[in-house]
Amino acid sequence: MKRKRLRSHCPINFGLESFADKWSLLIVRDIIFRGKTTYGEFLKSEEGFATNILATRLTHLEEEGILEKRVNPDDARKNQYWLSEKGLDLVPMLFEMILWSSKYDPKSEARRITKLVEQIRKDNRKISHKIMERLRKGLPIFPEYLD
Amino acid sequence: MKRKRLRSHCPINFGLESFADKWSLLIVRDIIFRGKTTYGEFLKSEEGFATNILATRLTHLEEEGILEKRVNPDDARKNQYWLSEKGLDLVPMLFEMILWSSKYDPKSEARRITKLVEQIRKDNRKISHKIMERLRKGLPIFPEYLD
DNA sequence: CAGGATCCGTTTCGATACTG
DNA sequence: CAGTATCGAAACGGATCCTG
Repeated sequence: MKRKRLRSHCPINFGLESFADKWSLLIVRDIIFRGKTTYGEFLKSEEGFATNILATRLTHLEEEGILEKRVNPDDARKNQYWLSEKGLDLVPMLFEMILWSSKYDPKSEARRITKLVEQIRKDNRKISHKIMERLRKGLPIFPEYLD
Repeated sequence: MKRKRLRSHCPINFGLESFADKWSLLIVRDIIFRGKTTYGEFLKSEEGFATNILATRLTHLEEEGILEKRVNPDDARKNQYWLSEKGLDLVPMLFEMILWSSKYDPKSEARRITKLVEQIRKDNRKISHKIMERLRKGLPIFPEYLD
């Protein structure tokens, strides 16, 4: 199959080639914050993925080693996408984004998760590792942080 | 004049609307790491801005309040673009990106600035604030970190 | 000459319809 | 359910033009 490069690819050298595309980042966000794992769940995202966009981005993220595709043991039709270690390691960066966003964007969803934002402000690494540990086990983010 | 919205605009709610576009991020990177301030300097970037792309992104970043345009006191023709406080506050996030990139991207430029990466790993907030303080004064990033 | 605006041919994206 | 195919719309690169 032909490998197509996303236009957002650029030599910024900060890893942006892998995830700076807005749709790719939305997928990672949906996994971390919404506990989504399957094509169908991503598709129901409030932002409205087009099917081809979702498909290309899932493939892209898998090729980049950020996602791992696994067969659902209960239903072989439903592939599951999990964050690899490389993908989990994006958490501290995403959290830093949330912090910035909570400070400067009045409309940001980050304004509504003040408990998590407070933890990030105090010690990003600490809370990141706690959350990464939960995601590794397939557990969702602490619900009490999303109030 | 008609305000055109960048395609990369998206409701990801993490502040991504403002800077996730690759060109916008390149400008911020050039200011922080290369000490660039003028249209002409950005244009000479290794990644090769087209003039129209650079112009739209500078306008965009100024409208977002991330850049401030000032007239060069020495040469009124050369506008200077500086990071606002909002823009400076992107530093911790960029540094988190660099950290990820140095870990996972063998070709990353981050692999060549090991001293800075080491500082970021130890304490992102601390080194970020030191660098932000220097940028505020118009000083470049510590040269010894870019060896 | 610096800083942009405009135009245009080409590439890539993405909404929708469709398929295994 | 999980994707492809199609095709118009949008962004891009590059040349050129404009303005102080």
